[in-house]
Amino acid sequence: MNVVTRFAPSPSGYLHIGGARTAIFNYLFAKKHSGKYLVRIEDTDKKRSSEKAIEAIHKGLSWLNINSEYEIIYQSQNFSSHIKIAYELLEKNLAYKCFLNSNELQELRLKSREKGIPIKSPWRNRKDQNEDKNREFVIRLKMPSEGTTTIDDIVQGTVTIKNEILDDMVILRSDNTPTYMLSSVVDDNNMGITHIIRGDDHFNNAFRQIQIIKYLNWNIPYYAHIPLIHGTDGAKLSKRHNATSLFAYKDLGYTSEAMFSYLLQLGWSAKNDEDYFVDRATKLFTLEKVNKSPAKFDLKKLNNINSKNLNNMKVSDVYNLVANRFQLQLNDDEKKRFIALLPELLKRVQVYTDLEKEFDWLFQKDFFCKDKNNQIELQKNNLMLIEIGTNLKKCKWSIENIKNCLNQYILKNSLTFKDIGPILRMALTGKTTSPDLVSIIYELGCTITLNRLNYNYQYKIKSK
RNA sequence: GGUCCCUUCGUCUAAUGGUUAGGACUCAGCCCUUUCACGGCUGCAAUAGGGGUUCGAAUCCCCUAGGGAUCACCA
Repeated sequence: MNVVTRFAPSPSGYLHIGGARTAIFNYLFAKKHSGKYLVRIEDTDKKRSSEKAIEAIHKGLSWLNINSEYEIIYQSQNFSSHIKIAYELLEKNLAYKCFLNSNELQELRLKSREKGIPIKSPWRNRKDQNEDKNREFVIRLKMPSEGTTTIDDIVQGTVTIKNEILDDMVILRSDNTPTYMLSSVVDDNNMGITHIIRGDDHFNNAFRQIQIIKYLNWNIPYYAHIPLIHGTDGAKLSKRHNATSLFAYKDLGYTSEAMFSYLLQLGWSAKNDEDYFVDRATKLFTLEKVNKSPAKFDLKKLNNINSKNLNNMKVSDVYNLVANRFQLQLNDDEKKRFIALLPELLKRVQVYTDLEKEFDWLFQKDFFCKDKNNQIELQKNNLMLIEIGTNLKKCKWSIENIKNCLNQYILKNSLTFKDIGPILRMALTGKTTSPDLVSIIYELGCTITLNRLNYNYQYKIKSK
């Protein structure tokens, strides 16, 4: 079987992480079966669609590296074929015109809800459909009212409902535009979609949409309704939860690989041994291993995956990421220094944007410690720093020599590294924590190191 | 409220009738150590509850409880 899947977002906001995950599942399933993965923008509701949102979807998919290699389909461009189908159903008496106005409808809706039954328009069985030429109408599908409908969902299993709960849904609006319920089915058929992989919030829709397919004698696709992502409160992820836009995470400093891996394992796992990045996931992916129950979004786990990913990436790639994000304008020397220390710095952050805290001491030419208390401490130890500086000046610049130089100073003065470490660190980085001092001294270079160690001199210049 | 779905450590999950119910994240402790991290080791912690079926149930069935989704001329 030639598998064809589609990711069909509506461009009414930004790319949601739930949507992103749906896209990932569609992508992986198609790839696994050497099939086609298509993207269709569901812009049937013009009022709620925007160019900006469409752009955001494309950018999001690009970022995750799960773009479709085929042409993007815009649902609104297929309106005429959807409308044609609506009228075809009307002609076959499988749909009907409903002239209910909004007040009547509202009343009907309340009544139906009270009784716990679906909306039944009185127009369903009226014969005078064409008499009110000037009144607005919608076209409703004539749902079967008896029997049952069964869907063998790949993820959710076999589910059967009674047809009597199906409502006569609107397929064509009064302004002659098709609704999602119609468009989606028609497009899926035209596109030859074999597997519909979408959020579980569509499961109820499947029972309604499948009626159109049956009426038209089209092929019934396989369905896979994947569980939703929940917030920590256990409810479907929505605007009231913190960051739900994919790009919010990009901005926070998460890598696309980490997002991909995390989103994927929220509901899917093959062997439960390690994180899945795209190559491995493509080989192992099966819909049968998708869990039925919703998963809560857990930032701590994401942090962990991101951190691992950051440390496994090529250093130059991380550098590019950071340089890009912070618009770093570094000369060759500074770039070399940054790249050399990057692996160590990365062990200390979970998102690469946190590296920003290292920029000041790493690159500032005239860096000196600004913290008042620490300044006093540095001034007190000025002589020690200068002496260490003098010793360093004499040594041939290598990791080994710098290490020996410091050790000799310690030995000579009957000290331990703990006696000089904190002071040195403060003078060189302005911080109480940092990577290994020897490598910092080595990477800063002799000139910069001596400048920073000569604290009083620096301080005087800055205080002027 | 109707309909449908779900329920294994706090979180993500493994275990398709037989395991001391496993792993990962988080957390705690220890080791390593010039600080902070990394890393290594150890620990805390779960089958929602109740009935069946069975020699044997997290796993199959029923009930209860809890949670979720959906009920638009949105998608």
